[in-house]
Amino acid sequence: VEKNTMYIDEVAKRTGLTPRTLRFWEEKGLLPSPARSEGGVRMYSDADVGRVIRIRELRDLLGLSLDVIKEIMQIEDELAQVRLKAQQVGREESQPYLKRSAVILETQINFLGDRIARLQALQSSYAEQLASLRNSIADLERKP
Amino acid sequence: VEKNTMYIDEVAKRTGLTPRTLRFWEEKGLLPSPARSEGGVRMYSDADVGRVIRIRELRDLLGLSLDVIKEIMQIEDELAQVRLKAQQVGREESQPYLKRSAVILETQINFLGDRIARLQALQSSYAEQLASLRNSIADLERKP
DNA sequence: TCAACTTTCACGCTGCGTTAAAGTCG
DNA sequence: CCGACTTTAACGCAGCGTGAAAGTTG
Repeated sequence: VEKNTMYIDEVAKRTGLTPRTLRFWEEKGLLPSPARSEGGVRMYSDADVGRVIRIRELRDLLGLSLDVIKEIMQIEDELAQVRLKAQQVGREESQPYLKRSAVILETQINFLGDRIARLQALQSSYAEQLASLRNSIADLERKP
Repeated sequence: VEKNTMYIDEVAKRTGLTPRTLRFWEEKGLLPSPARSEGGVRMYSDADVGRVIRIRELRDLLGLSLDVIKEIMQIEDELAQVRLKAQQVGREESQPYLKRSAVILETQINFLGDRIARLQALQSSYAEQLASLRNSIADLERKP
C-alpha cells in the first residue's frame, strides 16, 4: 500500500499514534501544516510520515519534551538546508555552518552513548538478580 | 555527610528531585509514608533515598508512567519478601513464587535489550551523518 | 443517501511547578 | 524571637484522551 497522499487516520495507523496527537503536534509547530483537500481535509505525503516517525522516536526513546524536540527538528531542518546550499553557494561561507552542525551531531551522539550505558548498567543489575534467583531455584530442585 | 535520618530537602538534593515531587509520589503510593518528627515533619532514612533513586531511574531512563512504576516496585517488594521467606518456609511452597519472579526479571531484561538496540540504531544513524559531514568539511579544506 | 471518516471546540486526566498561608526547627 | 525550612491546600500548565456537534468523502 504505497500511496504518497493519505488521510490523517492512515498516518495514525502507520505511526502508531492517534489523529488527535497529530493535530496537536501540528498546532504546536512540530509538524508543518499539510496540504488540504477541497473540503478542508488534511492530506499527508510519505515525507510527512517520515517526520512523524522521527519525532515519535525522540519522544519515546529519549523522553524529550515537545519543546526540546521542536528545537532539534528545527536544527535538523537547518542542517539539511545548509548541506544543500553548501554545494551551490561558495565554500568559505558554508564551512562554519557545517562545523556547527558537526558539533550538534556530536552532542547528540554523546547524549545517546550516556543513555545506552546507563540502560546497560540497569540491565546488568537485573541479570545478576536473575542469576542469583536461578541458583536458589536450582538448590530447591536438587534437594526435594 | 552520612546521616540515616534527614529532612525532605536533603532527600531532594541527593536525588535531584524537588520536595513537591517527593510528596506527590508519596501521595500516589509510590513511596511509603516516612517517619514524622514531634511537630509532624517528614524524616527520611537512607533506605528511603535508595527507593527514590530506583523510581527516578525507571522514570527518566525508561519514561514509564507512575502507575506502571508503582506496579514494578510492588513486584520488586514482593520478590524481596519471597526470597526471604524461601529460606525460612518450606521448599515446595516458595518455588512457584521464585519462578514467577524469574519470568518477571526476564521480561524486564528483554525490554531493556530492545530499548538499548533502538538507541544504538539511532546513534549509528547520527554517526553516519557526522562522518558524511566531516567528508564535506574535509573537501572544502583541500580546495580552498 | 449512508457509513466512515473528517473538522474544530472544549472539558478531563496525569505529573508535577508554583504561589499562598501557617506551623516547626535550631 | 528569627530565618530557613516545613506543612497542607489550591490553582496552573503540558500533552494529550475523549467526547460533542457538524461537515466531507466515496
